Amino acid sequence: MQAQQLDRTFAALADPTRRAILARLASGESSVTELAKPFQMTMPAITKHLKVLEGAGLISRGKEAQWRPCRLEAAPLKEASEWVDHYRKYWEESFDRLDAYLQELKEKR
Amino acid sequence: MQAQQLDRTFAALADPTRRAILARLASGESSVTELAKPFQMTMPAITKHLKVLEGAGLISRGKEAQWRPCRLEAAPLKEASEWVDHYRKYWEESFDRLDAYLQELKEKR
DNA sequence: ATGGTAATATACCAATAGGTTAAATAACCA
DNA sequence: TGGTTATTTAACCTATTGGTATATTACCAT
Repeated sequence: MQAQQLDRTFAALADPTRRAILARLASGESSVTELAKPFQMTMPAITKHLKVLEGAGLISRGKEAQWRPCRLEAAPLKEASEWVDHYRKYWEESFDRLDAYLQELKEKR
Repeated sequence: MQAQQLDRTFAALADPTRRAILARLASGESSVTELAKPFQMTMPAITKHLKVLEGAGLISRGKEAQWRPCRLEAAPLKEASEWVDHYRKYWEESFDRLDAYLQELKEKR
């Protein structure tokens, strides 16, 4: 099913380095070396993160001379968004409750 | 910041058992034993999943005689949703490209 | 050919995740 | 008091994760 796809997507998003890489790619293609620059991390570590992202379908790789540029592939995020969105009413509810509580406090004063 | 919160939220969502537990809790509070029923898994395993969910703030626990009921807490999903939503335009773009491509195919026939 | 640059592969390590069994705790019931 | 039910803790296991250092591959330029 797409359950495994969600597994991979959410797991990929659970790491701040990987989220930052996606953010960077939102402003355009990038080489691995460029992507690595903001991080205090060796290249192989970045390569591994890229594999995780690629495995989740969140990036794709190109080939250009000795560079293998990365590009954002946002499609899996759509599924993730849809999954999360099923719960929208629940978090809106809880903010309603919070609102009500704050209102109540205000009236007491 | 909330980066760690996102780490925990996404990591919690990366497991199908935990997503199923949240889905179950969407229809109301539940005891641990009830939650465990659909799974081929021992109770301690479920307890661990619940700890992960609780650590991410996705559930809260009550106390009622010998039961410790779980309740959905959707607030962290709001942040997750907002994070993902930054990429909405990218997946919509790629569907636009797909649409264009399918349109092109159709015209060729 | 040789050397520099980009990236990956390989081998290793420590910490974490996800599961188990068995024992412990806690609250009810009789 | 003792027994039953609900849940957690503890100890353990294996696989995965996230990182390292080092070696290797691939391409380009001279």
